[in-house]
Amino acid sequence: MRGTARHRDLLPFDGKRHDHDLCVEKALREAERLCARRGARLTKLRKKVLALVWTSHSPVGAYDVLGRLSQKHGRAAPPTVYRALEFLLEQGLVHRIESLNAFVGCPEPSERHSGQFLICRDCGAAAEMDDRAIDRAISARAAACGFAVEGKTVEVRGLCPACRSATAAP
Amino acid sequence: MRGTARHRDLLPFDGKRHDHDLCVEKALREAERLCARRGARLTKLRKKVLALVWTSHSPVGAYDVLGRLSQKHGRAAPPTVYRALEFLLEQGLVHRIESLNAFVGCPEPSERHSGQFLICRDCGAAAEMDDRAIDRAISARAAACGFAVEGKTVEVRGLCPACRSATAAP
DNA sequence: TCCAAAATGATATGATATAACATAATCGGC
DNA sequence: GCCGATTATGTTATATCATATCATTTTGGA
Repeated sequence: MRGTARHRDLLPFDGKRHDHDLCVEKALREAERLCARRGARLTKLRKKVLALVWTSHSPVGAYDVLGRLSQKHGRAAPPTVYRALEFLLEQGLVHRIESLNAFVGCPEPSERHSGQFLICRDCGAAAEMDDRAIDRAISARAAACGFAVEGKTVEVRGLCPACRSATAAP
Repeated sequence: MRGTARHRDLLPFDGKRHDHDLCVEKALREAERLCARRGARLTKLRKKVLALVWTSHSPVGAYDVLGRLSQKHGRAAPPTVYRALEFLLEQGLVHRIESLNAFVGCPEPSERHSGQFLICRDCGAAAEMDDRAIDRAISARAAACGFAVEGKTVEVRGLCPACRSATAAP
């Protein structure tokens, strides 16, 4: 097993050894496909913002996106970015990481979900889990409390496998 | 069952029918006890801030606390409140609600935990679940990913039982 | 072609949070 | 009690995150 990826979800935690251009391409292609199917308008601006969010697997702040956008696109103001992000959130193409006030691309946007994340405090990468057992446990408890669930936030902070190794054996 | 509280956790969702002064008293007493035992200094200021967070079961923003504090205490600046909140967080006396950038008192501070919340979008109340099944499901998945967990955020948005009833039958 | 709706631009401001340094309160050893 | 070290609080300034509002442009459909 050594040296091989044991988990699909851990791609963001591979220490940037994967070809990230493929991630970006796939995400943009999938976004086009979904928006076309839904009749949602993935404009040039929105696509640029999506690409910028996908710069890496680390959640990125709105103002970071803004800074990068201003280079490629000419000066832009905060609402420009927030509106694009709002659209992308509605379409499930990105998720918001509440504990970081930041945004990250969704690797599986075709099926709507709330997003569950492992977030490495060292490398900053966030990996989506979307674990059904976690989801069920939360839903079950909420139902038992008579609470009508509308959205779930699950964010786990810690150290990813790559950074654990790096830290343990310096 | 009608008209009776079926769940201890749902006290925040009882439509404010409970005697909230008792909640505040209990929280302050428990805070004193724990800090004394731990050798942590629950100063007057920190106690005031804790009491202000406990104003209700709705998470409260740091600047709301600041506003209220400035009345009782004389003018105060943001760092005053943030530092007090930081202390209270460290002692587990309050939790931070990431999705609201707000703080809420912990009803069971004696045992350290990360906090799992049901948050009503209508009345604003937040109830702590601290469900072991949820906790285990998250830990299990993280472990399977080789991820070393340091902290968990679980926040569920939706409608509490009281507000569901109110909304369903207006 | 023209209208209505949607998207973007632009300006201002609100809301949340922390850095940096000064002053004051507290605790332990004497 | 006094004093030095540590911890807590005060104060000013500023960084960071987010939205309200209104103007202009683009788009899609009658």
